Amino acid sequence: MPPRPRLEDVAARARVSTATASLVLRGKPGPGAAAREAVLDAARALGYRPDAAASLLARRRTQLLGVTMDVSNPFHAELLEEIQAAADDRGYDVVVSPLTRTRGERRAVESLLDFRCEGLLLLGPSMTAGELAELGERQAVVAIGRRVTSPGVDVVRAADDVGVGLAVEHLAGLGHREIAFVEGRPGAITTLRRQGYRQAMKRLPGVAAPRTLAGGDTEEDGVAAAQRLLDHPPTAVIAFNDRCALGLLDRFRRDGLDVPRDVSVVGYDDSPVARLATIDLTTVSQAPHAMAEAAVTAAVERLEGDRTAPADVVLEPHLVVRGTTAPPPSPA
Amino acid sequence: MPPRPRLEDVAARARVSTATASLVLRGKPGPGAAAREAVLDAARALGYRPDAAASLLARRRTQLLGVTMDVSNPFHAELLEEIQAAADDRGYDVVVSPLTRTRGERRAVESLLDFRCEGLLLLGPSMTAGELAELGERQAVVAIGRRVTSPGVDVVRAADDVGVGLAVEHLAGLGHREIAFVEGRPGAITTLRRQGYRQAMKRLPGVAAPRTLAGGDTEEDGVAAAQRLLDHPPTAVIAFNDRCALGLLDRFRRDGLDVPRDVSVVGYDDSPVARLATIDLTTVSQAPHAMAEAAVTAAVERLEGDRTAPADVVLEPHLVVRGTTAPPPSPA
DNA sequence: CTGCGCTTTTAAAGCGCTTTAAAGTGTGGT
DNA sequence: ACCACACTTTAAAGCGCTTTAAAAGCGCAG
Repeated sequence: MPPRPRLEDVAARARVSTATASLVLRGKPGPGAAAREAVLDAARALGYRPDAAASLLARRRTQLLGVTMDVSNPFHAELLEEIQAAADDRGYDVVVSPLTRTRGERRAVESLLDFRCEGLLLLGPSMTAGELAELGERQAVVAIGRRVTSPGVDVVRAADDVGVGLAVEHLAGLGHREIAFVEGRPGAITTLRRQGYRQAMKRLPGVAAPRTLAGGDTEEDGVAAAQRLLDHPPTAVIAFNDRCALGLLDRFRRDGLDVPRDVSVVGYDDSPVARLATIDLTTVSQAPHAMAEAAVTAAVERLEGDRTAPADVVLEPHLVVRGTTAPPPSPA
Repeated sequence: MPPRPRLEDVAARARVSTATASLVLRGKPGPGAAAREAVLDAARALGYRPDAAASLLARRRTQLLGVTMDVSNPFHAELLEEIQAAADDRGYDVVVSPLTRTRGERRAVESLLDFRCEGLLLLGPSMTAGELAELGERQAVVAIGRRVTSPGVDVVRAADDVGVGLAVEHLAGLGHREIAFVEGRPGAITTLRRQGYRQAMKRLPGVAAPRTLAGGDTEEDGVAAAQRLLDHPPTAVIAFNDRCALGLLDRFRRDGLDVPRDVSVVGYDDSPVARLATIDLTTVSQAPHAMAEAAVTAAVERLEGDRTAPADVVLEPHLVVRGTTAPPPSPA
């Protein structure tokens, strides 16, 4: 097969220098209309595609944003999609580095750095605050969904306490008094959500005392929590996340309880599964679009020198009311 | 911040040439023990990491495999993980290019080519056979999970007909006579699985006539199919995939049917969700590990010139028996 | 015409690494 | 002491692109 055409070939065919060709192909000002057309024609005729490695090497700025993500996490997938679009709008390219069992965050980040990514967007990073801070000293780093205080690290997160508060209010508004909360695995996020729950329960008149249960972030955890709730079920339960909520739903229904007639369930994340007609789960949306937008903006601001102080963007979640919540059963 | 160290800096510190340093760092034979140690020390001291773009550019072979995948597909996530590992073993690097709503297969492939990927592994490619063939003429291309006949394209797929056959045999072995099959969306895969179903039903003595229903690959499709089955339910149903099976399960249970006591359900894919204790779905595994292994092998063989004829690797799926299948209810 | 300030074009110097061919180093045989 | 030979090391030429500084072209006032 013929070797792939190089910029030089395009330039030769268009009878201009490679400098001109380069400028034209990247839409930079300079070359006149005649040259532009000639280069574009030549490139098309040859089926020219610039070599990314070479252009990366030559360019001072790479305009590359690296994203680490857990490929098996649907919320991450959603964020990635939005990030791609947001980066595109700002003229940046995205390279993704998946985390797997055999490929930790450390390694994923390294391979991003090897590609000269200027900014790193870490989706739900699990590295220590110290490691993050260290990274932040040399790169523009944005931690998404995780609170970190470090001068070099920007943070984009949702106001989880507010989110849970919305869920409580919604349920209280429907007339529920006994509203339980199933926690996630211990950590910053769980703490924040629990706070939101407690405060809302305290703030609202007429609701019973808070009731929190250990839970987790998988369906199994939800099932386990439901089990413990069964002998004295509340009229409504808020789960740490959608997966956990699914476990609750499943266990309750197997026990003959009707959701939402006997008990209401609220999830968290508005993951795609919650939207399925089958599930139709009332849940709290973290606004992935806004998150991605804010994260990309933060990275770009840093890189373009518009800001050196760390950003801490807190997004307001909103409640998505679907079919798993309803007024409580009429008082027995 | 200090600029990142270059190979030259490492070489200078170790008092050797960049050539030697390069050889040492890539573990190539040549440099003696003394030089090796000096270079390694220097690299460590400086925290040196090679620049991927530069090395890609200089190298003749890039040893890069590009993967296109749908990030929101859990089976793809699983394959990716295995592919990474397999490529690693063979000294290849993997770059992934996610497909999103706004970023079609065409574009994803282009960005892989821009990075000089030598081989492309396409997970469930949706492009036309013609486009695939064209790609295959210039690159090593492996289509995974899709049957294509083109001299330049290798194929790795599972024997789906056999897989469905296994499911039928399992159910028949348990004593089921009325075994329905819910299809996926029209396409090569659906056709193959349907064939497997029909043939197995014909082959096995004592089972009733085949009964196929239109379905799809989402939970909703499963729900819809279940609905249609309800007025005259078979004792067992095989679903096109796990998601569809989930829909079936959900709908059956809401109708008061007990799975597996009243009706058995089998899925396809052995996706992570099927393994959850809550779901515990009997399903057919496509052996992602073997698939990834075969795909990487195919690409590498092509690239290293060991083979020029197209490969068509067909993997035998196997049945994973879990909790959604049991003997049929005793005859009324 | 000449010269001046423009805009357009280009030659050439890298970007940081790999690789090849040639130079250097030491060993042992004679 | 000399040479052939094997093993190490290195200088230098790229890889394909971007970018800078300087050259070339051009219109127009003087």
